[in-house]
Amino acid sequence: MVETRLLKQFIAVAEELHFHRAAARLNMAQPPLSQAIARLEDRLGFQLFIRSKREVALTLAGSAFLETAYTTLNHLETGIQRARDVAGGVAGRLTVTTVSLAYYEPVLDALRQFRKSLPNVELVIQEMPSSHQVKALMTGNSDVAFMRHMPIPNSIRSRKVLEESILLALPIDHPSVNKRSLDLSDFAQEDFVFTPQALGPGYYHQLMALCETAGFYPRIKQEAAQLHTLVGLVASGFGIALLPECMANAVLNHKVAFCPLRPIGDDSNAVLGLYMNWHHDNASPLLTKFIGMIETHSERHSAQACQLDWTDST
Amino acid sequence: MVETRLLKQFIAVAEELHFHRAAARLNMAQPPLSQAIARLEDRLGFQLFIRSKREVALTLAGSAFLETAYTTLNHLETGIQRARDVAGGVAGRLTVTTVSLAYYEPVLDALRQFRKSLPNVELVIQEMPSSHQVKALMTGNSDVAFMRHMPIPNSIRSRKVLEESILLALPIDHPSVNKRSLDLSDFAQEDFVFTPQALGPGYYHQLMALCETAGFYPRIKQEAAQLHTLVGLVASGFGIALLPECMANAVLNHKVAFCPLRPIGDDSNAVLGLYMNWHHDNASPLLTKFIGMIETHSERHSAQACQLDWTDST
DNA sequence: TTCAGTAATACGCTGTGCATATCAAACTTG
DNA sequence: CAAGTTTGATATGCACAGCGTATTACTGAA
Repeated sequence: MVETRLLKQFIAVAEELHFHRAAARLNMAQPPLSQAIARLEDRLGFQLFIRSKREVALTLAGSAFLETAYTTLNHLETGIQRARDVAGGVAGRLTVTTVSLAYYEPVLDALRQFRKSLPNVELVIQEMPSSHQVKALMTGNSDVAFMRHMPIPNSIRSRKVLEESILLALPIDHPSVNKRSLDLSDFAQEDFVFTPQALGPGYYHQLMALCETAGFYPRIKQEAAQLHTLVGLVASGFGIALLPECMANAVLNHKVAFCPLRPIGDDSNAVLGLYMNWHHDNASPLLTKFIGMIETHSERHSAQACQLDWTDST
Repeated sequence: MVETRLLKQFIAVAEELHFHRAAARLNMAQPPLSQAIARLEDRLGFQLFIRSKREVALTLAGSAFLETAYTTLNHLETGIQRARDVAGGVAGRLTVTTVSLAYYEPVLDALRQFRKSLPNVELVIQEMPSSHQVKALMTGNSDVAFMRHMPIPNSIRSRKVLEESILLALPIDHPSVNKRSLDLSDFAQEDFVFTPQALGPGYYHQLMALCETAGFYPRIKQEAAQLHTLVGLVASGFGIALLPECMANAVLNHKVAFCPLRPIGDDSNAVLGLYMNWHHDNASPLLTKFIGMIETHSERHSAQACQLDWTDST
């Protein structure tokens, strides 16, 4: 077995072509160095040096092996450093999954900052439905998952990243558009457009619960998976929709009005949360850092958001 | 210092994820293996495994380092094998230099065979004047040199590869063309074309000595460095020339006749030798093999050549 | 609760690999 | 040309790295 110690000793002798100087460089005496080289030659099965009594020269094979010695030690050293980086959380890979409409500022800010401050980290972002995300967290295919509902498995940790009001999206020519505030119960007889129940069950059920609180079960005229599509459907007069705040900013559609609803009793269902989730056993230091960054951005942003809400409501 | 032993032990544990089995695979007991891994982790500065009391798992950094361990050992092993090949003379590089017109069959045959039987050897062939070749041999820039004269430095070993007669090249309409054999002395008054003295001094002086033996000093009408050019000059009527046998085969020029000369006294100058030269201190096993091949081919060919000479002269 | 299976700890011993001392050869120098 | 210097190799003793055996400590299953 050729130990790295032998490689280093060989390199020293090959560079100095002088056992005494090489030994000095290695902080050892000359005789054991001679023995070490002899040992190495024995293990390799060929001569590395041609020793006249007076001077030392590399053989052809020795010269070839010198290259190998350099590259091997180099490669090892690089690999150690890289692994150390992974351990320290400044290298590696972090997989973030998200539902399609979770690209909010605090999330985007955190992603940007993460990429910038840890350039050696491969940041993988994948969109998928909530149910797939939960599986991905369990199997380790995902490190962080952004979705709307609290996941069930208790090996999963969650944190609310932000919350936003649910607004009623009306066609711009709807008679209620100019009212100061609306009661959802007044719209019991309207046609609704909704997301399908299959995708994002958390989102769907919450909106259903909201209607239930208002005392009716919505008549669903049309379903569409993408929230953008729902806005388009409202604009086209298919019906009205309940949508999160972000859609009012994201889509500058002059044919749709986004109106706040008057709270009804316990209004816990009138706000829609975005949750960051991760697996409890995931020990990746990158995950820790990412969570930290998200929390910072989330707090800063929610402070802003509150302020905006307040000015809006006055 | 991370020894290769530690890498191998780490790989065993990482593959088995089980200290007992890994230890068995390494033909050692479990406790020292545990110690070895602990030692490795200590030297690296980060955890490689997460040990619950019941099972072992790789950390992210451990997983990254496993790659490094594989590639490092692989690289080292490959390098050792390669250096071993160089030592055994089945890999490496052999530089052959030659004067421009030394492409005779035994040389070409040997080069072909060498390339075929040792495909991992880089065979470099360079043309240069004799004097440069001698320098190249001394500096190690050349392993084998083919040239016409015996080189002077006594650290250089030589071997005659082949010898060929010197023929008299006459224009096809020259009155002497049809004679059975010619005396060089009869051509004392003719114009000659020659190679310059500067290139190939051995060649030049030998031809001069040949004329001297014949009792005259040739009147040189024109010089040309390339033997091919000399043939052309003879064809154009510039004069006559003394040329080695090979030119009669190489150039199918119907305007020039190549006539054998009758030997005069000591005819040692009437044959032109091609010599293979190498440095005495050059220990390359490739050189040894090459010399062996050349000698084999040279002997076989010179036997053939003798036979041809004999049939020609009858 | 007991038992089987796992990794860690304790401790003694062996052999690798080091240092010191010395040798042998070859080049240098007065 | 002889003594000194510089070079790598050899001889010998010793320390400690790293192994084995015995044991412990913990976990999960019967």
